[in-house]
Amino acid sequence: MVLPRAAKTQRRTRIQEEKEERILEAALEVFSASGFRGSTIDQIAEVAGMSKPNLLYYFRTKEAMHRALIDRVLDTWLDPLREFNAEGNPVAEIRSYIRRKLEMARDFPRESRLFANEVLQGAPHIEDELKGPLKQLVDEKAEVIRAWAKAGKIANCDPYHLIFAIWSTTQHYADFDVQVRAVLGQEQAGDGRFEDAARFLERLFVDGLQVRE
Amino acid sequence: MVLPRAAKTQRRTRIQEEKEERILEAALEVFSASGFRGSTIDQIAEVAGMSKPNLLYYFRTKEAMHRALIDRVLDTWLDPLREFNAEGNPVAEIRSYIRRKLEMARDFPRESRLFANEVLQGAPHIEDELKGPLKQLVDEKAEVIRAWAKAGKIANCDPYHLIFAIWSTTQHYADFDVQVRAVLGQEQAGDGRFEDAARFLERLFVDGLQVRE
DNA sequence: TGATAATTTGACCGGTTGGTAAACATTACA
DNA sequence: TGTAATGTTTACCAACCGGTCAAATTATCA
Repeated sequence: MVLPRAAKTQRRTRIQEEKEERILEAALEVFSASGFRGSTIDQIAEVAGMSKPNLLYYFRTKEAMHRALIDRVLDTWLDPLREFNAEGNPVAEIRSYIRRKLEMARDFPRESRLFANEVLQGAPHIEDELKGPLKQLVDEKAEVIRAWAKAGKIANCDPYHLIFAIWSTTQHYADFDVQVRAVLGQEQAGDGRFEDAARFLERLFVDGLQVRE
Repeated sequence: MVLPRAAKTQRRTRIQEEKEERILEAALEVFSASGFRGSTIDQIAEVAGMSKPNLLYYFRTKEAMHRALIDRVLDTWLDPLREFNAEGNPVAEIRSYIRRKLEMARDFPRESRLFANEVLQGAPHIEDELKGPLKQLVDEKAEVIRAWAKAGKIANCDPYHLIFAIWSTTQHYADFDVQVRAVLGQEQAGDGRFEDAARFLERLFVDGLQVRE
């Protein structure tokens, strides 16, 4: 009997585990580079080193693959913001949030581009995640920042736009990597631009959020 | 006799002018929303209100349409940076650059997304523009900023990363509009988020670039 | 007005794409 | 070891997509 995807919800064999892993890795590679519509199942199958029907045995549709990938990646992606700690020193917290986000842009650019592609095209597949878990988390952290500002620990500023500013400046180095490289010139070897960016951004935000009269 | 695209290089009729205008407007709408690969000629034709073969009468290929669109939009898109004035007051120049970029994000989000889509997917069609005219313009303005820093008029900072930071924070409001709306909650009517962003960003950059010991 | 050039359209083509059907191969397990 | 469930492949399909072609329509202007 053929009972393919139903079984997965009950028990996952070793093969299922391995193959789904390989597929999602390949899907990340392809979707992040070309967006959902721009990617083809054949491309993903080739990267994963398996045939298209075999791929479709594990994920019934292209959409199912995409959704599984999003679900798996979103949590990790929001980890840095979750670590944001209300009890810590505000300046230190913001500084280390920037550093973590930059590290993720350097080490996981595909994950960043996956979401960038999605959001840029109107977030047709992750609208619920944005309005639900994401908004909730941001609301929570914005309240922390607002409290800091009220207590006079940092400059009085709009916490939402502060978060947007940190997101955009850091993710820029993943999402717009080609542009960054083109402008800086490719003679720069390695990841030097990330260290320069860290220096610049930490200073910008720390000095920019200092309390002053 | 059929002498379609050759004639255009010599003399453009009123009809040609109008139709090409309509096509490029539709192409901007579609390409900016779905990226190059994700867009179809049929979609553009429908938005433009004309048949696909008619569209292909004016632009031989999808690529030709995309290129014509990029060429037309890129210049305008870089105008704010060009206005950056070496003789002006540094703080005022940076402030007004931010304001102009935010106004463009608000008034021309499609243009912003057109480039974002392109760069995000590796800039396959605009690599030359990035490494040529764009890099040249940025190099020039970076020199201006560096001179300001050397003269002690603003804090000593990496001018390239300053420009990246202004780009990313402002364009964020066009490229990631869906996310911004989702996080802020849609109860906000109109363009209030742009004014809030302007207030926040002007303060962040002005205070963050202040000379201090 | 009439002829000539410019424009528009419907029908069509070959290649691609998401997805299916069924035969075949392999694994797990009694 | 045998057999039933799981996994894989080949061949295929219908819809879509970029683009062509020739015929029909409309604009231009002597």
